[in-house]
Amino acid sequence: MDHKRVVYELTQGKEFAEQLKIHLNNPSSSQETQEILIHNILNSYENSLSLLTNHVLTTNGSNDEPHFHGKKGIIRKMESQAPFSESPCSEDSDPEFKDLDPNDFGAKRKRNGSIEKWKKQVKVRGDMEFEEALDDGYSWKKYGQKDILGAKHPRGYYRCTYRQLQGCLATKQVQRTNEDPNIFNMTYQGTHTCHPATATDTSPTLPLPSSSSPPPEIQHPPPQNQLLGSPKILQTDALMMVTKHLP
DNA sequence: CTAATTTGACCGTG
DNA sequence: CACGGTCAAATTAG
Repeated sequence: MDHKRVVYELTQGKEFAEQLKIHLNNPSSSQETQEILIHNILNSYENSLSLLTNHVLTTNGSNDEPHFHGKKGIIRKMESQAPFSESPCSEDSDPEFKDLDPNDFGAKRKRNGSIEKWKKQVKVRGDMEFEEALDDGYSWKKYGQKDILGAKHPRGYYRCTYRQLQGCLATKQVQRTNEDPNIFNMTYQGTHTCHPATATDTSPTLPLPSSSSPPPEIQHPPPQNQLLGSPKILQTDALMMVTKHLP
């Protein structure tokens, strides 16, 4: 339930705090890093509080976030929202995030079925590779890019590479923030049902636990960072500007 | 050569 | 009818 997520959030916050402690003792640590860590910690608190405050409402409970562990320099923020239920008590007081569309996305219109959707804010250190920071371990295929009204940077639309092969409906949007080009807002939708190994045979990884419920809750193993070294480059606008400038 | 982006058109909503 | 999301042909990358 939410319980797990609260624990997860708090654990992350603790890790960030520990990192911050280390950084504070380290003279070569940049101030920016420290601020990012503080931001991370605050986010953890905020998320935990929202989870605890909203425990009454709308369970869109199924969220399996891959377990990230102590990646430094990233802020992630996630919160789940049920598209259809609007809670009077708004959990997020996020200036960064605008409201999402209350309607469901590309997924087939499910009556009453809430499609899981959660957001995550990622802040990238200047010296960090974008792809590495933004990569969540899944392979995404870009299928569109749009200029958004108030946004300085275009929004990228990605879907799981294995959508066709395995009917994995996971989707994400990546949007660079106006203010800080190192902060990305990413919105995830749907759960990954794919298993990386299917494309290339060699799949020793666990067979799915006996028929898990198809519709709402799909718990599937986190993709232990299989292709972090992939040459795939996220073509966000900044990178594009660089590459495109060349003759 | 195959596969992945790119990019403008298309289309469903608010 | 404007926005934002998706499609698909064309193009580029590997």
